[in-house]
Amino acid sequence: MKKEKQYWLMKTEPMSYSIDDLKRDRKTAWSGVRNYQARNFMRDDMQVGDGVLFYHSSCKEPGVYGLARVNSKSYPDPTQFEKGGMYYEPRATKEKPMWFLVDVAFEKKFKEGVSIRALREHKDLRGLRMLELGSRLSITPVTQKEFETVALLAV
DNA sequence: GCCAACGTTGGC
DNA sequence: GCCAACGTTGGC
Repeated sequence: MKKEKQYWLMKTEPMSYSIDDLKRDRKTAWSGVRNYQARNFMRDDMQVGDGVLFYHSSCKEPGVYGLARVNSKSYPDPTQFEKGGMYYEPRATKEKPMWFLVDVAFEKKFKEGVSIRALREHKDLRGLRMLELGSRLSITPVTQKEFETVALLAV
């Protein structure tokens, strides 16, 4: 049974991977997530075709800078097996991987992003989980309404 | 299974 | 660069 299309907000630091990088690559494996909640969203809940708000954090003007979509089912994050790599996970084995990811495909880059300030100011976006104080989760679910509201705010 | 210590995140 | 909030670790 296929679930309905779902929507997500995915954070990234543009210094390491930006919407421009995704536009150039067309799609990318969302590797390096090392948080259980975020992993569970990718492993258990994401489906091909889900909508993604692409968010830039830790930068001059944090905000949503484009749209993407989930482009694969989840599969083990290969970086967990890279000895000496930044994301190496000694507890993981090929038989029992710890970390999972999905592929994310480029959809659209906004000319101007929707800043975190604008997100906070919009009354229909008060429920956004990433706006909660101290929210550090790099992947959060958003409602269809929230997704569309952000898309409409964007230029 | 508690909880203090630690490292990280991320807006400002 | 600051610092509050958070998740994870590890000793007990």
